[in-house]
Amino acid sequence: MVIFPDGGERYLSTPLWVFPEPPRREDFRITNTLTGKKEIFESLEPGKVRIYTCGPTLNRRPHLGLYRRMLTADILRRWLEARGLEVTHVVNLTDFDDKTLAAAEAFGRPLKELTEELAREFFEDLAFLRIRPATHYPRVSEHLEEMLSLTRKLLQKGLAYERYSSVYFDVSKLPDYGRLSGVDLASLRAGATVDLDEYEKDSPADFTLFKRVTIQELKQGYFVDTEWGKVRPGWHIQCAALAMKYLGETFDIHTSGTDLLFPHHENERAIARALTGKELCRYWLHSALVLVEGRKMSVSAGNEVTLAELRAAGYTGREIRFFMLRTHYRKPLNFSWKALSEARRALSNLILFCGLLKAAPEGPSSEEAEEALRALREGFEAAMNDDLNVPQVLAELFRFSRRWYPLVVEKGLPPRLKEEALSTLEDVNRILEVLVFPEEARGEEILELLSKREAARRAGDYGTADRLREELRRRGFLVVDTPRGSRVFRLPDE
RNA sequence: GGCGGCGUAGCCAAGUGGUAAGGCGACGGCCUGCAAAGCCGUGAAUCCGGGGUUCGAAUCCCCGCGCCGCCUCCA
Repeated sequence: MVIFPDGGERYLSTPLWVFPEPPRREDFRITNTLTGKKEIFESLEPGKVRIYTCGPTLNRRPHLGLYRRMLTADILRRWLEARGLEVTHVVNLTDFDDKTLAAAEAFGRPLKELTEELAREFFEDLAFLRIRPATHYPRVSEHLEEMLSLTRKLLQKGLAYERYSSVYFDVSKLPDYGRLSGVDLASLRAGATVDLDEYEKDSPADFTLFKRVTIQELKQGYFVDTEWGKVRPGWHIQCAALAMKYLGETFDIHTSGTDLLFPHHENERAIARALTGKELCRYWLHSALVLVEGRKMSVSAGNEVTLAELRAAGYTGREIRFFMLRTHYRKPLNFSWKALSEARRALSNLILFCGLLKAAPEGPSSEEAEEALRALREGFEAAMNDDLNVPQVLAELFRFSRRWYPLVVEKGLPPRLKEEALSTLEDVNRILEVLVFPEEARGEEILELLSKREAARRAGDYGTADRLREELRRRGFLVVDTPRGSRVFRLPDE
């Protein structure tokens, strides 16, 4: 007999036979934009996952906004891999569109030369942020045939039409157009941002698959010769074609930013649905924007912050990664120098803890320590499984370091336990990639400086002691005075 | 005007029905020769506001307010 505090009425307010499956800790759940719900992730093919991410347009060096998107995909991918799945990840490079052409024109450089330079810089930035390279980085300019072939199919099916040498997608043929972005075509303000008189589309909602080139572009030879005329692919067909070519008609996860949801993703999906009748992917994952003082970081707002700037200010890739990871991917991330420097501070405390742990003395076992480690392991897994809740993982790390601090600087711990803790932290770091485990200095020269400092301290010559500490610092070594004596750690290089 | 998102301490931020994690900073104390790191203590009568549902709401519903994004060949 069970007595409910409220007499049990609340249990009757819902149908008795419907028991929603409680989320299991081992299930990986992500928020799917298509359904608007947090769903349990299941891959289409056992043991394998196929992911597509909208990459950069190679007209200028990207700012933090793009890299946040890439970082979210990186975390997703690392977590899937940690769960034992084999990931194929495709990121497109837009090297042939209005923006890239405009940039080439503005700099007076050949298109290919400019875009390849920017691609190299993009890869450098990714490496700097420790973002794993994708499996494929297909370039738009190298897949024009695929885009043409999809467009021809759409024309054959009567889902696209030609007007004055441009080809448009006919949105009216697709009953559930707007489902992904929640946009209702009837209520859109057609012409709010575009002068309709310039275009020959049947409906303002229709979008370009291939557009006829301008005289300028014609002269420079930037076009494809087709049965419709000299044309260039539109934005949406590019991603749709690349995704389907490398990942198949339906793949697992499409990741990108919320700013691209409409019309871009809606249109990508529309193209795929029109061609195959199937969904382009099972899950759509959207990361929120990067803001600066409450505004979207963008070139047009003139408030963009590039990695090059942060680098010049002395920030490392890990620090920037950590800064961005402090905000859940679905929440807007407000950039500020103050927040960035606070992040740096918090991270360096965590890293120092890692060094102290590594150098921790041997000591007795402790149930309390075992418990704290277990809590870290379980908390980490539960948080990651809950829609990639990285900020929660960071909280677990801080909690753990606080609980273990007395052990690593004073009481000591059994070698086995230390190994387990290091291995757990490495597991966490395989996803976050923000920690380092500073080595205790071994070099003779360094140890000599340390013992000189010790001697000076014993002699009461604090001026010399402090100078030596500063000297070590300049050489990249940090002196930490613990209850068990002074230790010197080599700080991470970058 | 439409659609979507966000609003939690000085700042950053987790928490989506069970009585407000964590980080940075500040202040007081401990430790230290001094720092750094760490430890102890001090912080949200309360989660933008107002109603409602509930035994119970930051969490659900309704009405507002503020900010942000998107609104069709810009990415």
